[in-house]
Amino acid sequence: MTLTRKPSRHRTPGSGPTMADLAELAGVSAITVSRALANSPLVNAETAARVKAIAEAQGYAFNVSARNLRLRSNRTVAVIVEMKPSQDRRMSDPYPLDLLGGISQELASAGYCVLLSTRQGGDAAAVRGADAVILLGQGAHEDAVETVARWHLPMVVWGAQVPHDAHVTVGSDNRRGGALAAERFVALGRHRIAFLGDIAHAEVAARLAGFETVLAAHKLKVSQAKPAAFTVAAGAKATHTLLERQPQIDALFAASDLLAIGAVRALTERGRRVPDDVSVIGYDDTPLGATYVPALSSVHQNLHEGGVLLARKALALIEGREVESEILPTNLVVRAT
Amino acid sequence: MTLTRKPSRHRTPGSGPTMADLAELAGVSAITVSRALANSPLVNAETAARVKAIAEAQGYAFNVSARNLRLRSNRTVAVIVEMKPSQDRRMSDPYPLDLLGGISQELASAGYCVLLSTRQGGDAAAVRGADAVILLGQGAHEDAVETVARWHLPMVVWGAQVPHDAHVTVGSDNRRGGALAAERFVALGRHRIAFLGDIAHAEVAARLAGFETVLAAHKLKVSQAKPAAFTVAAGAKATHTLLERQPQIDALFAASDLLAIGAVRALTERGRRVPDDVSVIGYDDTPLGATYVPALSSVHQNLHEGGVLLARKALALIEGREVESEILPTNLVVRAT
DNA sequence: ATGAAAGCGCTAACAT
DNA sequence: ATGTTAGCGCTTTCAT
Repeated sequence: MTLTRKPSRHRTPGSGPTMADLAELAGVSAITVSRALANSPLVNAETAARVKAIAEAQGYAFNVSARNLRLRSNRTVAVIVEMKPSQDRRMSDPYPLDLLGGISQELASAGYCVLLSTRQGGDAAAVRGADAVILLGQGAHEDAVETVARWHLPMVVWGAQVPHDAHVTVGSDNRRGGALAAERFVALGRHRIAFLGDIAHAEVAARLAGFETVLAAHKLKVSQAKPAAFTVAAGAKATHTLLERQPQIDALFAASDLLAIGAVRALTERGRRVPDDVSVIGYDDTPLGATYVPALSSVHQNLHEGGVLLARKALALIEGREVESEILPTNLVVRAT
Repeated sequence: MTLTRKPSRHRTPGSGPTMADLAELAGVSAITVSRALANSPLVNAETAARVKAIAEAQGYAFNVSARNLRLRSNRTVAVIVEMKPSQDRRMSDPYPLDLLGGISQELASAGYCVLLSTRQGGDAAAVRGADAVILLGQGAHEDAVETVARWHLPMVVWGAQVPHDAHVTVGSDNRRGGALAAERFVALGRHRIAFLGDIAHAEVAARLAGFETVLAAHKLKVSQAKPAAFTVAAGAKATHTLLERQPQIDALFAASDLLAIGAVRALTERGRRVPDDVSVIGYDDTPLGATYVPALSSVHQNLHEGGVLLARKALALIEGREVESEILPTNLVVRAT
């Protein structure tokens, strides 16, 4: 069944009535209409009501561009996500949507809009015209950060804090997340320990750093495996490679739940039982990991809250306030693995 | 570690140089600058190069609002997602981000921006000022559609086609998806068959319709269970309730992978083996389902492509072209269940 | 409580 | 190939 639709009369911006039109209908001036619709106390309640009724009846649509031009502000924040379409990964997976939810909620309640853009199509004029940029993911070697920083817009980045960075960062406590995983392995008495992740990503590097620091305090070393991507398949492949070198590992910490699931699969294929022979901890605490069998232990980060925070900091920057980078707490959710 | 950041000089819209400024510096008129930056063939190549160099040197930022006001077009499409933060579901889960990826890619390459909004904060002025609206999910009983339709903007909806609808819809072939699941159960010789899903959602209703039609042709009836939400927990609970009434079912089709996973869990808890005793098919073909153990059989829909299509239709509506609703093919991915 | 004037930065239309 | 004029729709002065 396929319905054909005639191009019907929709409102093209500029086609509908303007404040001047409403003013004429109401027998007032345009500025009074402006004030009435903005709920200004300067205008008579009765007049305001009449104007609003007329606006409603005429299907009046406010022209945002005109206001923005006049006010020299776009009340828009650009959010840039890394979103390469790929088979079983969409960015670092659950990330963007939860973060976006928080961002969107917070900005909307402040009367701002969210302009969504990918890193590829990022330098569109509209994005450059935003009042601020929120960058989700700093990219390998912070390349994304560098690009966006050149736009000289207020910028807030979701990710790890980099020592000599010059921008505001919000992220979860990746070092602590790594440390929590390490503490768990130590408590379990594991001592042939591996890490699965690509440390070109600052967040992953921080997770490893926290992980290694705790283990080093217990005189434990870490074998590393570097997956080619953030996917189940890449995780499995890297784990197989690792197991050829180090068949006897008894604990593995992965930089994401997807990687962890790949690792569990590889371990199982090699006849190693999880968690009996090898303990596995993932990262992100995704529904995917939580419902996996065996249910994946994972480091949890509150992404919705992170989004809210990103938005607040972006707004603060816009208003010229001082803003600090901030680290959100992480906690370990222990499940079956 | 927390770094403090001074409010440094960012570009406030309106703070930087305008075309008039560049014009003066280049010794030409503003319109020439406008043409040069727009790569108009009307302007001398050398002049254009000079203007561009000056623009670059001055850190010129284009004022989108001014152009939009002048051109009476915002080159913006609003995307409205249903995004209630919730524990283990973010909308119908993998949906939005894959769709958004396709939408964003297609609109960006046409020079349009994506204005992201949730249903809650949806009636912000900026959204009403968009050139078109893409609505992801029609909502229970099409309530979301009704609300947005009142804005009289060109609108494209992701979801199921509703008989007497008056809008353009893009969606996957839910009837066919249901039929595929039914055919599989018939081929397996199953005959105590159940459906798990809330048919208040048009898409779910279509899945059930296709499912029942095929089964009816084989003189098979369907037991229905209605989960309270699109979550694993709700799926498990509804399945338990169902099993109390109908302990002997040997096949179950769920309206989403999350629900299917909940069903598998409930079945297992009651000592019924999947797929030996009960065959289960989910919907969406999420990574979650694919990596679940047992790997979930599921109906696949190509969401990225769906996003691209949504965007194309929105653009077509903006240009006043005739647009048809369209249904994307679905296919059944048979895995372990 | 209401209005008049002015201008935000850009580009289409019409010169030259 | 370049310039002049005008105006998009709104809101901030500064009157009244």
